[in-house]
Amino acid sequence: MAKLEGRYDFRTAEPRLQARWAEQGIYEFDSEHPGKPYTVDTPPPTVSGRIHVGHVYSYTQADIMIRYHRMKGEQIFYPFGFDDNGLPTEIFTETSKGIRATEVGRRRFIEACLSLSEQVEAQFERFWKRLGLSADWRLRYSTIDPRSRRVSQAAFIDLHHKGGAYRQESPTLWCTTCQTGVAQADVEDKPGVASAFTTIPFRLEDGRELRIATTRPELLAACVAIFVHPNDERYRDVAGKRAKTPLFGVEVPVLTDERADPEKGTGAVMCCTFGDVTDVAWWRDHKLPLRLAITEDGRMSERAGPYAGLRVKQARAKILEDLAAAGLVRDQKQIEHTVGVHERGGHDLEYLVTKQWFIKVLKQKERWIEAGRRIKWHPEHMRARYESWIEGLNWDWNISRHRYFGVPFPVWYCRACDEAVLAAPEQLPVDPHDTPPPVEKCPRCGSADFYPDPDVLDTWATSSLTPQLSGTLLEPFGISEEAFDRRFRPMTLRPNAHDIIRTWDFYTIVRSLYLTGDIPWTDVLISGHALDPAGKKISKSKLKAAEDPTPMLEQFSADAVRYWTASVRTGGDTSLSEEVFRNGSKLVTKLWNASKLVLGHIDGYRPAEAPPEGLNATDRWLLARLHDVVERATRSMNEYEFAAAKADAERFFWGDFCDNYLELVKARLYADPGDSPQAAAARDAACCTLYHGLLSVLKIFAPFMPHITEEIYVAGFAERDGARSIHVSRWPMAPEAWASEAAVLVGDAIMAIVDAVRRWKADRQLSVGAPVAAVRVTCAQDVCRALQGALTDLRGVTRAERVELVSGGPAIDVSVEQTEHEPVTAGD
RNA sequence: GGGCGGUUAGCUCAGUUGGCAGAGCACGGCGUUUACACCGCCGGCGUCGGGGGUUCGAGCCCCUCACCGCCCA
Repeated sequence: MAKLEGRYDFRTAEPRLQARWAEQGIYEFDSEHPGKPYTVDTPPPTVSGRIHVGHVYSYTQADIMIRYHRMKGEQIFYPFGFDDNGLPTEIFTETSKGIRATEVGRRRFIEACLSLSEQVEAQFERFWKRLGLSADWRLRYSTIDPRSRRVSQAAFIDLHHKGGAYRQESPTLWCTTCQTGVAQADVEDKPGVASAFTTIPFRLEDGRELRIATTRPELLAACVAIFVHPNDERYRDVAGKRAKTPLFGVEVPVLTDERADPEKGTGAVMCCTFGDVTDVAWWRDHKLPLRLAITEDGRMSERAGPYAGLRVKQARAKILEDLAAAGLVRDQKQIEHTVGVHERGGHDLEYLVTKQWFIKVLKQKERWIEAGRRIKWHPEHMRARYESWIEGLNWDWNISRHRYFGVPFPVWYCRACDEAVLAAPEQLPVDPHDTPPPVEKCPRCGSADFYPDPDVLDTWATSSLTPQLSGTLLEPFGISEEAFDRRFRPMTLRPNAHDIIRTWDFYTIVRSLYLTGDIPWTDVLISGHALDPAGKKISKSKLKAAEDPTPMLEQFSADAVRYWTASVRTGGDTSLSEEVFRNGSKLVTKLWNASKLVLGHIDGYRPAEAPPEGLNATDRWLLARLHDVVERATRSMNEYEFAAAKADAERFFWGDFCDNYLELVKARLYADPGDSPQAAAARDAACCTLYHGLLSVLKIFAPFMPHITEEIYVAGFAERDGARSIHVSRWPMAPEAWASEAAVLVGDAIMAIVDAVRRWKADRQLSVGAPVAAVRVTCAQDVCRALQGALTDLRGVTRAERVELVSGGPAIDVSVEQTEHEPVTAGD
């Protein structure tokens, strides 16, 4: 067994160990593995940018849990994907290559997206390995690869057959900048938007004025009605009458509806097609006409008359001018309100009527919520996010994106009757632009004139299928999709950060229920956000290190950075802290140094079936504490409370094991076993305790700090423990025989003695190594008896010539007698 | 407006089922040739956000208020 020499240099050790893991296939899925399956639905990071500390935080937390389960002997399936399809990648490609999709053309643009994704993915993979993620890199997918396109299109067709998808011309959230429809989940609140809240008069038939207040006067051209609350006394007599819009002079009805808020503005509100969700609801419920005043590119339509062609904001300014000039502004207030914008880039959204594919989600809200309740959320309270999102849904899921780089809809339409023809299974994956439909003639009208669906699927429509994409990855290893479904569904773990509960988690659950009728996984691990040192969002931070985490790894080591990720309770946000990185580095060093000492002494120790006879009070105390720590850490890890497990292990290791046990046991270790059989037996007992103590603690730390623990394990334990890597060794067991409250009580007495002597020396400004003549201990009789066996340890740690034990009361009392002779100084 | 999380030592955070307030960092003092100065030992440091209640006993349970963050409307 090799001993540890010199210092630990993570800069050379970490890459070396990572290469070793790869060579030995330590993390590879083993189809023969007899353990219970633990399957991971790994988040495929979007390649639309860089890796930042938020990724490090979230992915490491998941990796910690996966490593734990691997050590529990479970069969780990840990693939890795990249989400490269869709709008995010398009925007990334446009900005980083300086091209516009609309200018270079569909085909060239797709090629540019693909090549850029490939580069970024290679870079990402290197980073994840550098961080020490224990994924099986043979199991890699991208959401745009042919397999994913096939899975995504097949799932769409399946959904269509089951009636879960429909195509309809209806009001849709529309991003006028990206020029595509979006889903409710793609909308983000933008607070504090300054607006003018203007009161303008409509003219009633009898000549009276009916005033309404609006922030969007440009929508006057789209006005189809005015609403007042049915109980609003002020407007009792105008309900049912008709009013003319100012400037446009169009007659609209005055209607009543509970949703008109008497408190807001004048209490009368104009309904336009469309200014907001309420307009859409009113339009539907009251069967109002459609007057669209805004076009797909965010300009005013012909209907807006003199304002046609102007951008929405220009039109707003112009119309306000014209109203003022015509004396039609009755009141105006500057207000700040919250506006829904497109999450990507914060662009303005409008409501347009276009033909889109939708996935039905509104009618089955209870079903989604009930499924969420069958899943274990870690932490539990994150389920509330999921449920409140579902409760607030107003739209079915729009999955049509009027863009280029994505999975095409496997659909053609009949030009004559608009019938949709879906691709045949053997055609998949298919691009309907390149391939004709599977039928010669339209099944409805017999026409032979088809055109392909021009849109691509929402990115989420594919990434919500990651459990299915995962299911195809083992085909090269002899496990078919069907076999995967049989053996590994539902999957075990979905890890992700809390910001995508409403998208990724929700959508995946919906798709899984449609496809399989069951939940996609049994456990969800939600991580918080990494914030900059000031507690701000990384995206809003100016800190460079926050954007690029590589320098952190170079400065502090991957283990130290991983240590940081386990410093906050599960699900909590945390700020970037050099202090915590430093603590991680220190722990790495401490593990190395303590192991150097221990391995230097336990070379000849062979782990035995039965515990050795000669354990003394100190050993039994350490083992009893170890038992408790292993048990607590195991319980915490089972509950996904990894930070608690790490903190317990750390306290035990640094305090009990290093500061106290190692100091107590040195006298026995350095004693010559040849002196006496007793000395030899006492030394063996110490070695046995050290072996189990250090090995167990290393194993608990292994998921957190995989490099340093592996380095020590391989050098000192692999052979005796019987595994080639600590990461495939067995999680520590704590034999019940080690548990002992009595041993802990005796240990407390030992600590009280050690503390008393240390304090005595500190008070006299003496070194801890200063010799003393005698330490006299009075304590309860049974403790006294137990301490007899630990006299060597006590003499060693206190440097006392003799330690006297006296039976007395239950309270422990320690007195120290100074040496009679002055310490011999050099030169005397 | 509704919901969730947080508010504990100067800072970052732990505090299991209610039982004399914890850790690390920072601070003060001391210590060093045999694991470790990325160290060891000793020490000071807190009306546990405010108020009320339940209890022999509340950081923990209940009510209420305040502030911070997030989610949703």
